[in-house]
Amino acid sequence: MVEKRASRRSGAAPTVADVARAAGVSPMTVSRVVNGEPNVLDKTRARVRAAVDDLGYRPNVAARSLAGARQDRIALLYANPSAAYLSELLKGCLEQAGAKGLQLILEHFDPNEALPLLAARLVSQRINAVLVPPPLCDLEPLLEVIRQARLPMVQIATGNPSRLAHAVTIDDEAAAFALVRYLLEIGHRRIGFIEGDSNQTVSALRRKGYERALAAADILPDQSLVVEGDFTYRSGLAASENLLALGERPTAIFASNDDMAAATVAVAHKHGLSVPEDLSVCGFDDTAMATTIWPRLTTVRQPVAEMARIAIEILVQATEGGRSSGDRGGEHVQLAFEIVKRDSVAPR
Amino acid sequence: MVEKRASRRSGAAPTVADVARAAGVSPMTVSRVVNGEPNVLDKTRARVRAAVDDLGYRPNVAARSLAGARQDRIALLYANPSAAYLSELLKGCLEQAGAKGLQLILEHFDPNEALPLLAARLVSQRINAVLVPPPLCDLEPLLEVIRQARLPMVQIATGNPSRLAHAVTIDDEAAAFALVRYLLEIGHRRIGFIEGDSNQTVSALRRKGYERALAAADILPDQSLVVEGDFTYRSGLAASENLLALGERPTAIFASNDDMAAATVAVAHKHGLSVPEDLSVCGFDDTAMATTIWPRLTTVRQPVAEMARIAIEILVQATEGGRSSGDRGGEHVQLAFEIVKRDSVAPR
DNA sequence: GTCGCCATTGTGAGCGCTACCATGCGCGGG
DNA sequence: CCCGCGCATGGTAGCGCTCACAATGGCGAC
Repeated sequence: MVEKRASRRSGAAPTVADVARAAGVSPMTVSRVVNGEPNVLDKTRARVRAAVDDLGYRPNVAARSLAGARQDRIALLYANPSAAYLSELLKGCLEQAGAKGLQLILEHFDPNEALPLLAARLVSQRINAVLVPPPLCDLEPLLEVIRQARLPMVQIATGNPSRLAHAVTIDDEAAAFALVRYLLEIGHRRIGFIEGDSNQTVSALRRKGYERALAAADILPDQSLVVEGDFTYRSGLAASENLLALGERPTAIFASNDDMAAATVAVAHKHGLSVPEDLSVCGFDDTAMATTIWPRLTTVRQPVAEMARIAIEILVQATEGGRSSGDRGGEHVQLAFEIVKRDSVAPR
Repeated sequence: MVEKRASRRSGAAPTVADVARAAGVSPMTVSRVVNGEPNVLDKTRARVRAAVDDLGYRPNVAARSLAGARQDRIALLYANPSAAYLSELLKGCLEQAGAKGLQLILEHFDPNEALPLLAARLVSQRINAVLVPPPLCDLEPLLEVIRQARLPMVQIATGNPSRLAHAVTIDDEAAAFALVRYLLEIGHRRIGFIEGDSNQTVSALRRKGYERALAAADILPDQSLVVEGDFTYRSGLAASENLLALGERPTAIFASNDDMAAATVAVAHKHGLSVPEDLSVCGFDDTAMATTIWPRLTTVRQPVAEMARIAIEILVQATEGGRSSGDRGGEHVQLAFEIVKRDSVAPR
């Protein structure tokens, strides 16, 4: 009795076998075509493609990752649960992870925590690749520990790509340069700068961009226009107070991130200055803060979701190729930034 | 030649078979225990549990969903990508999803989009349960469409639990009541209120709590102290301008969310008032904004991550029990809120 | 002509898990 | 005393895909 009982397959969902039959080839060939492998005749490839389109075949992620044995569990290390970019980062990660059928694990790491503990957690959770956003991505010892656990990793938005890791960044210096050049173009000459946390490598880059833009416009650097901050709103408050207390006050202030820019707007208002009429303000990152407050901030958009997506892509490659071994790191992708012009900047 | 070539399995990752061997039972029994099915002796169950813990076994999501099991793909519907609570919501979801070995799909839904399209997307993605946070959770037609697709769902933080869905909330009215009572206790008598978006059901509840607290303190309601807002920072700007323009100005302002409270702080500063010395301000939700700005906001903490966790728990139960069928909805869990006292409120 | 080589395609097994039986066992009713 | 029932557990067969390897075929070199 070859009575084939209704198989467990739900209803529709064509499989490789269906496509193979339709195209008159073997399942393996279908697999090859779908995965874009070489060494398939163009004619065959076309036939399979046609069958795929015809049947509306979509590969089953679960089956694929089961068979491919690349059960990727990638960890997203974070220090500050309320970091502004986290939400978008997560969005990008989830999107890509969903598409690739891999699992995303959120892993909190307190910079004061002992490194070996982290390593142990990663191992016991069978993590096999790690995503390291700021500010963690600038902690060399952290990277080293992960490296020792032989896990490939990607630094996201670091200013100083390590040899131990891959990296996805924007060109922070060029972005700052472009933003300041824009301010110069619309007539500003005295431009204040609020620096970021000195522990994060991007801070120095953004400052360098600012300085280079001024130099390019033949404006002499004025140290009183550059004040320290640490990326927090509160530090932005103090910094902009200093800047606005200056005898000859700046007509524009460029803060190294959106939180500090928001603080600058608040301080300006407190001093009876309107933004942007009396003072132009701009930030960096284009986080939610930039569009939450009013006036909405002119800022540099960092494509965080896109960065996450690419980071995961890199990780997949790394685990695939080197089978958890010889991944040496070092791939570095630099994405395009964008100057987003909104309401907090006006021509001088 | 039974020469068994090195299997494709990577290195570690214990499987059901490993656990079964360790516990001296069959893989099937392990599966049963792991999935919490009945009809397993307590003694056996304990033995398996021990083996699981011992080996650090974690089910392989891919294999599970391949095997035709309840391939749990739960969708998180969101409207606004930069909503403040999204980040924490995601955190809670991911944590729980990771633990339960189910897949979280982020699904964007524009309230202007045609409902049938959404339904189609959910089906084609093989979603089998849905999480609906604000503001979507108050769109009855949306809930109806999901219901028709026979998908169980949970409304998160709605003010008006639907019969069609489960719900996880806090008691918004009681929270507002408690916060206002606190303001009254420390001497405030003229307390302004900025209402939330009238399309969201929590708005009315929060207002009711405010009014009830005043009534309980025998304070006559003053309509000029209640102004409309819509949960945006910008609306908070206008609303608090109104409030501070009043002849007899309030000594405290309670905004229905943190963004509007932040706007209120900004406006107060612009008017030369210090917070909290001249004006106390408080918000609602305890989003990142509350601790980003300075002074940090006194607010009502909504345990968003915890809510997400419980919501997923409910969904798992629903899909398990009713096997995508008779889940009638209606479970409603109400969590405790917390008044978080920070720096934006002072005694009168 | 024969060999060997590469490019192309096919074969069989198995990834880890669970659905669907089958089995064994104790027990109460006929 | 045996039947049948219900509970606890085991065995087997896939889920859809891709791996390693085998087979095929065309073509140039000797």
